[in-house]
Amino acid sequence: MIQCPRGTRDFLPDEMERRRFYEGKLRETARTFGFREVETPIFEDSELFILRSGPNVLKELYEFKDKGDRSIALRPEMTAPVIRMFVNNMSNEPKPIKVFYFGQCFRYERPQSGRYREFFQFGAEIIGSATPQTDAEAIATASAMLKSLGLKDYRLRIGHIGVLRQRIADIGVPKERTAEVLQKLDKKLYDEARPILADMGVSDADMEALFELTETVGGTEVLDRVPGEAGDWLRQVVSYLDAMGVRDLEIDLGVVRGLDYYTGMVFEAEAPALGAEKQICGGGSYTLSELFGGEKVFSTGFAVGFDRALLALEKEGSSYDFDGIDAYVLCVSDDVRVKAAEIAASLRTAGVSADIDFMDRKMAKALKFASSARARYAVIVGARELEEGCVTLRNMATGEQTQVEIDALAGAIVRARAH
RNA sequence: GCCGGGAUAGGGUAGCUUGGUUAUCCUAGGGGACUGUGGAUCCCUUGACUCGGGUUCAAAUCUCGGUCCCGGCCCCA
Repeated sequence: MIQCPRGTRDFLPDEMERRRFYEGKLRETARTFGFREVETPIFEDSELFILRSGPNVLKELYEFKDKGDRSIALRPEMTAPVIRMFVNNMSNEPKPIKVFYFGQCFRYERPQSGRYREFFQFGAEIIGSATPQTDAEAIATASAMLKSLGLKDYRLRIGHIGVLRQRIADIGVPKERTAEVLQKLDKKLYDEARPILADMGVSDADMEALFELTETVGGTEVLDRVPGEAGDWLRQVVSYLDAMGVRDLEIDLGVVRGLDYYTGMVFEAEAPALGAEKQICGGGSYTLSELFGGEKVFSTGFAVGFDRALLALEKEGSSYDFDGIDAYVLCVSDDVRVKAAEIAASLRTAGVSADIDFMDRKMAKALKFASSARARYAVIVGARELEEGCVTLRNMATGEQTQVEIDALAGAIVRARAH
């Protein structure tokens, strides 16, 4: 037997319906905020991702040569493709450009809970604007998205990469070693950071001041301790967010995010219900366009880890009600099967979702099937009613039955659906 | 890449320590009984030891390796 490749999944109808439902919520929310959907290729020139994230991503990239000897990679994320699209096709559009996307991404990693090799991201980018309000808009959108899913328990943390970068540069860390230091700070591994910093000739006092900055964590009041322009910036972001009703956030200057194209505000959301892979959303402001041959344009974006968000919902016990079909058409006897097919077709034409028994089942079995198909109504076609131009309409939930004229059948079902 | 735990019908499981008839039970799927009414009962039926090698008269069971899943580390664009 052939199973699906490591780290990939099949989505059965129930699961797929649930996913589409939540996907729809996210789309709806993005549109509410004025974003429009885009789609980019599922594979790109490998160079696009290497330019963006450095050659070290290669080891986790699904990369291959195509038959034309081009170096191709399955997309590991969608920000770079979207910015490439912007540089190629949208750079003259009125700013800001607000787009969102939903699609699968691929990373060659070891799968574990909440981590797959094929996974889905829902993201949004605001391109061509660099104001505190831009950042607030992105965060507000992300927050609204998580809420629209019905997610209750999550933490939204906002930081500013500029503050840390500036401080790290000021105390004498060479530029090429910044990432190394940031990585330790991200994990709050101060004991491991100390020898590294000492090695670079950083004084103990500077070190402790740096750690203290990283530890600037808490409610919005801790912003009073954030110095300089970045502090002003974040205070404005927060006040816009407050005005928009987004108040369930924390300030955490230790939010670092992976790579170094982030320039200012950065934020993350995590769901504590998940295990090691609990981050469900991440983003910030950045510039990428200049790497892809465009002019330097500031953007703010984020992506929601769709699979993880759904996993978190599950852990919270949130349930999804499946949507069955409107009607299941079944026959009392074999001589009315053709007529039943005609009735089913007329229902479909009228926009009523209808399924029909074509396994020549007896009534009892057909009703059982209708029940398992979550049909709201069974349309029972029998010779007796047909003589009067009628069928029996059975409400599957209540068992209540009425005789309905065939011409009025679709209307009756549609009206009932409205209630 | 590293450490640990797993894998028995479509789903959930017993059996494994101590190898030994036809691999257990629930559920699901197909058919039937009740012959124009579902989620009830009964009957029939479909369907599994992750794959490959080894030990053995004999392997679901012991052993080695692969694959996949799960928890954690690393990483996480």
